[in-house]
Amino acid sequence: MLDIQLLRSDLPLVAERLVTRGVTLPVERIQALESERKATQTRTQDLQSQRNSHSRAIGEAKKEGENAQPLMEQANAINAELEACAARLERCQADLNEILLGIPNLPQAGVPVGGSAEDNVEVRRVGEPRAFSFKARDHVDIGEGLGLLDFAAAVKITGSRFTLMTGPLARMHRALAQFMLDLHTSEHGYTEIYVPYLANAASMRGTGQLPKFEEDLFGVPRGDEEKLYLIPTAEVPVTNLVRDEIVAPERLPLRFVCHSPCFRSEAGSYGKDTRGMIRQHQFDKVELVQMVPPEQSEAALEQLTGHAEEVLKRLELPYRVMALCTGDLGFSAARTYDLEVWLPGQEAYREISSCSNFEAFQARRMQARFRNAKGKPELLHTLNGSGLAVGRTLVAVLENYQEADGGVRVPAALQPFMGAMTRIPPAR
RNA sequence: GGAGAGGUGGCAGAGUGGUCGAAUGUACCUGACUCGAAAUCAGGCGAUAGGGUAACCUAUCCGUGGGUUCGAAUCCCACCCUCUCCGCCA
Repeated sequence: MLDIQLLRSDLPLVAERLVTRGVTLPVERIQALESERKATQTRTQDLQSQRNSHSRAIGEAKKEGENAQPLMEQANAINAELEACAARLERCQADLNEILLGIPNLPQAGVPVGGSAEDNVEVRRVGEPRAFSFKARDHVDIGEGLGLLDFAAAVKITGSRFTLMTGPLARMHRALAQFMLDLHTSEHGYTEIYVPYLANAASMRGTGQLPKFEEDLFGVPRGDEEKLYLIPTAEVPVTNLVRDEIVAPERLPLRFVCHSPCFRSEAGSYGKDTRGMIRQHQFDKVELVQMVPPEQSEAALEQLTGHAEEVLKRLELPYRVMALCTGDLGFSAARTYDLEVWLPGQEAYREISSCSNFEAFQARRMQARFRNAKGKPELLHTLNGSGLAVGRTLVAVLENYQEADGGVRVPAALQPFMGAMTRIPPAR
């Protein structure tokens, strides 16, 4: 959510900055609502003030034993107008609020301007794609060839877009998550956190999944009780930790790392990435979340992106860093870097992490604050990034470490987490 | 699932339908005392929104939402949450 004050004070500027995101603000409607709001609010408060002073006078008159009847009649007249006025104000503010909730974050200065993913800018490229002496297969062929990856079984148990792994492959999946958690907690200063995998609507609103993106979520009805949602990312429970809180300044910056499953309905992605485990309804992710004072958030994004990159470096996977352009930014983000890992099976770089600075956009709708140097509550800045998506990392390892005979080498960094295993041998 | 207790400022904790944004304590800030600190004393100290160049003024907020009333932290209704005990349970 943007700062309503900014909309009031400089609406044309806001509209101009949103054009780069391909968003057109209903400027005239906002201005009309805003001037009505102003007039109605002033009038309402004036009437409330009159009512209050009449009520006080009635109290005193009664205490003195005087006749309060005329005063009470006046109060009734005030209340009649007040009721109508207050209702108009409420409608007006609800309309404004609805518009406000639908407005995405403003891109930071320096974010490349562009309309789609085509216009994203490569910031750096790390590692050389390996030259294969044989035709590189994709992870589906490799995993099924090993007899350890079984999409058919997942379809039988649940349906499409789910995965089933067994044996060393399941272990490698677990090892990847352990490796990432250990790296971020012991070397990057994050606190490991375990959270609920179901969240309520208030939390989903806090991080911006609701009200606009309900169709992307899995809902869990509970009879008469409020519906819950399966988390689409650990960002939701972790960031909502500070919802409606005023954090003591000495606790900042807050840095959390959380391994969790993620559930996405992938509405609107029919036909995309239907093969393999690139786009699933359920996948594991190790998420990095930071809450920092505003002046630190830009540096924190660079740092957090580096933390995610470190995973790829240690696994010796070639990747590149993309700065998302204005048209490709997520709804809540002010700046985003995507990490794209090289997948020999697709001969393409594919997204494996997305690191964003949300500035105060999430914090404002969550009322997540800290006490600043003056002792006043001030909105935090929130950031998060995948460090990394576990399933996609497994895909990258399989494809980059495959061997001619169908076996897969285990990256050196991962071996301590796999009982010193150096290789998953081909099926016999 | 059954029974009971309770939700008030950063925390603890009073509160009679009107003078209650709310006693008191504590934390915090400022000042005095001190070489300095502690202790003590004095003063200050909620949030949000609106109006105003500003000093300042106004409104709203006592779990949430309704209701009664000229007026609600206080009365009524519904809901949510927390805690205690019992039952069940990995």
